[in-house]
Amino acid sequence: MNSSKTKYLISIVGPTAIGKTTLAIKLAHYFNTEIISADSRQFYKEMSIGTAVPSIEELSQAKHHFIQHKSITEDYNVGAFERDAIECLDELFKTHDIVILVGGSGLYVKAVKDGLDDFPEIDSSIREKLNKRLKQEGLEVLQNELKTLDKQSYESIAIDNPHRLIRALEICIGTGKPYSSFLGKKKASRNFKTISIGLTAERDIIYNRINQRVDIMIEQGLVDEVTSLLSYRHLNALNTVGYKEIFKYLNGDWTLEFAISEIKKNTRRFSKRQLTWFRKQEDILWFDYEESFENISNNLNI
RNA sequence: GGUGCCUUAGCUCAGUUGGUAGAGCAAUGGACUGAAAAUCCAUGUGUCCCUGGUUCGAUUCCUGGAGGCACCA
Repeated sequence: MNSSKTKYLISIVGPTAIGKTTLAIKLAHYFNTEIISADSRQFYKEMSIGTAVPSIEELSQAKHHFIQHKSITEDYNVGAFERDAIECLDELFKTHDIVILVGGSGLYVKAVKDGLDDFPEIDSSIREKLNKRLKQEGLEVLQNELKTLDKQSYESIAIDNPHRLIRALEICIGTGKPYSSFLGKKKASRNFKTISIGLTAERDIIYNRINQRVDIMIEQGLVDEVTSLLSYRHLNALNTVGYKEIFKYLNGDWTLEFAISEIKKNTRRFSKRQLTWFRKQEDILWFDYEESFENISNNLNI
């Protein structure tokens, strides 16, 4: 009987430092449910201060999933996250009618909400080779290779973007089939409805909150955290705002003061990209970051 | 007080032999289906300090102010 009832995923998005975690916890309380995190950096257990992962107190107020469940040494990506998150959701919907999704990683939110196409697992050596060739032979050679292997993708993807180009090529090479042939196959059928809430504020306010948050991270010991991860600096998980700048400081390239101002700048730019991504999603109900919880919860129409 | 130099984009500064101006950084807009806190693309936003004068035309030359810096008193 419970299973026939409509299930709702309440998705909370918005720029970094806007207050998504706090709202998610209140909603989880209100609906007596649990939270799925869609934050591509809070997955990693070795990273805490620089990712502004929810505090122990916050975590104790509502059950969170996908917070620090992986190691930075593990390969993890949006495809794996989609599978894990949907599996988790299926489990949660057995006992809950509503689940909360919160996170600032647009692609990861999209993966849960709408689903991505299925791609076979590609051996990581193929990407490594392509990256080496990019360095040695240059972008144009790889662009021409894509033109041969998958003309359609060559014409549609951003071929100036090395990540996009190499992704398309690794699929072509790894599967023997064009990257474009995998796209648009799966219109993911979800057994739940998604209600999307966006939190936002004037740009000045967002930027001030970011600047303050970075100062707090430094006070909390970000430099020590990054120092302890120094030997892992080459890992993708650590190609992250707050970490890459402190690595520069630890390496003697930058003063601490400059590294901090770079973290602030890069976080501001990150928040701008988040806003660009979420702005084009038409189904988001936007609220000011100071909107009362009552007004938000009353507007959900559940 | 005197002398010299400076004042142009948010910042640091170019430049215009007189025809209303451009770099870097910052910023802004955008893209993005397994690297996504990643990666990539695009965009110059301006009382050229103020005031008079010369000139067809002044941000540019000249007068007088204002502010800043340096040196000398």
